[in-house]
Amino acid sequence: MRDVAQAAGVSIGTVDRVLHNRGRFSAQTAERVRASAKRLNFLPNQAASNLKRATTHTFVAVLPYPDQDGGFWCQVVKGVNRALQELSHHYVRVRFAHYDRFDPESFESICAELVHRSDATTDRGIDGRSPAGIILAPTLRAASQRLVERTRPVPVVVLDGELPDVRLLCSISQESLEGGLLAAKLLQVMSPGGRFASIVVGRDDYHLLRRRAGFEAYFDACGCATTERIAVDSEAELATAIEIRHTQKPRVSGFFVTNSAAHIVARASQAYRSVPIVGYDLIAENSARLRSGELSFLIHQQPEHQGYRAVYALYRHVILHEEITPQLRIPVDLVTKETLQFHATPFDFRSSRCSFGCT
Amino acid sequence: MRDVAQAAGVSIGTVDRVLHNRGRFSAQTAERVRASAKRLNFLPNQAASNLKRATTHTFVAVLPYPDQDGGFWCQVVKGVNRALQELSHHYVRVRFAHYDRFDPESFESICAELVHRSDATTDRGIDGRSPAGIILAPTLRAASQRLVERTRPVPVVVLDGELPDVRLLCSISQESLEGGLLAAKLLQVMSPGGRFASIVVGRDDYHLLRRRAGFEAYFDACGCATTERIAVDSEAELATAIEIRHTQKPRVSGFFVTNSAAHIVARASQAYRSVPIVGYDLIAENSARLRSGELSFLIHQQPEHQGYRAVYALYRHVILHEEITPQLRIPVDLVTKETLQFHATPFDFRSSRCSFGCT
DNA sequence: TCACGTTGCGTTAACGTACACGCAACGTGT
DNA sequence: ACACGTTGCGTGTACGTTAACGCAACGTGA
Repeated sequence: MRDVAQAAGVSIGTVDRVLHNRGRFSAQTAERVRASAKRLNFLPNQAASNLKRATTHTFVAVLPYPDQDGGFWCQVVKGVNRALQELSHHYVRVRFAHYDRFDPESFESICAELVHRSDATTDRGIDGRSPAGIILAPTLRAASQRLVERTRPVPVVVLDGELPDVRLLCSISQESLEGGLLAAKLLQVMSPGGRFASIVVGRDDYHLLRRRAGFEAYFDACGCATTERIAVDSEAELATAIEIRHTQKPRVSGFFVTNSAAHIVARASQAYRSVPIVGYDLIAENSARLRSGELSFLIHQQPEHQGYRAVYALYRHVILHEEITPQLRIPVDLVTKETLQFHATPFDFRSSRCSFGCT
Repeated sequence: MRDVAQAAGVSIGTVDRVLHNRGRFSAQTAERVRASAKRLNFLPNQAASNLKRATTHTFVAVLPYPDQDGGFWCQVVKGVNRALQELSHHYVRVRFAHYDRFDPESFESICAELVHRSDATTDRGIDGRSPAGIILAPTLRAASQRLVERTRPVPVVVLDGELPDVRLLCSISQESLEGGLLAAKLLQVMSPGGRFASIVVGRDDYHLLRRRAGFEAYFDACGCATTERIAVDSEAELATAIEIRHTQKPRVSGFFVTNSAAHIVARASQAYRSVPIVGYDLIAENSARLRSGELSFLIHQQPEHQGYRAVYALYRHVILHEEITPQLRIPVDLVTKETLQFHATPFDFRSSRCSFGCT
């Protein structure tokens, strides 16, 4: 900074004000300072910055209750906490704000608070003020979009889902099309030329609909099997829908479950002919059905890794001012009965419900 | 540190000397200092440490030539460089030391230099001295073990392979058994009750033998198919071995290629009956054969990610003094013709051969 | 006994940035 | 013309460590 100041013919205090946009400088000097900073290839020393600043930034993680979706969100929380532990020296904190996935109201009340705080002050990331960043699971698509727009310019990382049409710092998820395509191929290989049903729970989950799209795209391209759709509003309605498919004609020879409800499909199928089922997420119930052979393949979304990376994306943007790649693709991790042993046992949320500082 | 000094009744200079073991203090004071440090739960401020120290640590990456194994190592290098870019503020450098995978001599000469440097001085990680850490691809198992033992206590991260019987900072790889099990299941599903051949190139690559072990374990457990082994010393001998399998009886109904040579197996099979092939690594030749349908599934080891994580493991140990999990399991990323589009095109080493500062 | 090395400790100047403070120069309203 | 706010900039201190330096006190050999 001293060199930059000298080159621009000003003091280091001025350089600091210009580079941090803290006012009290003229347009010309700003120009000169920025020019010499660029020319000298100036990179602020993060160690010194951190040392001097030493204010803790608080991020907010807006997620469904950890025990929803069979404990899926617990795994996300676990990854978030692992990242926090690693970053314990780096002045980062996360406040968890959990909502009920099936109660839009609960989501809205979190939003209201966040938006209110963002309005109240420009002092971001300090406790009690506007958060320095948001980690968001966009299960409620429209409301999530509104949240992002209204808390601007707070950086948002979206997790396990997509939120097109809105400006995000980063979105972390598997390619939904990829999962659908892979599931289709696996079912086709297991029951060549069969009739396959894809199951979507809920009406407007972009992620799940895209998985179905990938699934159907596979068969559209190869023309080697027929598909049908099962759409229900909640997992409660699923059992009936499945039983109908087992008894009606033409019979279904395999299921693709686009969310973590595969275990329900397996249970509903128990009484009937055994058919291959491909589903999502390594939650406890699914693992059990996989082990027993009732499920053929599970696509693991690595939720822990997603939570971990989400914290790091915010950290690197907010504290290190690094450039963030706006898309982080999580690879498809395919799990079978045999390879289950190599995956950490999914966190059992019932045995230690929310022991990790959920608020 | 000031608090610790006060509590122990000494100056902060003494605290520093005790905690860094830099001599010039008595046993009693050391005891007192350590006691109060622990009691006050003292954690050194990394920002301040880094700021003051500001010496660049150099790691050495001992890898095969980037263009070997179809450019596989190029992808590792790419990940290493991505990590370095992210860590550009953090006083980290990597020197690449490439060897010829099929010439033990070339590996030994690198070892000799590293061992010599480790002997010469205790001044680790400064240029021209002993490296602060080693990233190692253990393709030559015995020699790699010797290297680790003789450079002790330099921390070593092993990449894309395993090195049991030796103390490492961290080993980063896929579970080799997992890949074998998954490949077996896929082949079994595609050609139920068939006869499958597993292919191992080279004689003592632990990783490849374990993959075969997983493969055979699957069929041992289910008893639903027979297997046979193909073992050759080099990829050059592979074509002949494959052709024999296609012409002899009993015929083989699928191949599991435990390394990146699947494309060679595909080419050698072209003239004969088409059978499913499951292989490893998303190198250019394999991608092409996958796209054309000659390969059924590829297990992607995410080499770029492995390189990336290796650098971070060393960084976090050496510079941040963090605890490192000794095993980093890379999830199995299964790729098909249809999902190839979602994987970054593998780096084509021929178009920009070693433009990344290999030495 | 004196010169000189060693041991045990305190003191202090950086490291590079952030930010409060101070001080002119220049409006602006009365 | 005077008080007072604003703009534009320089100065200086502090953040928590590191490591060089200094200085006694205590050996040790000639």
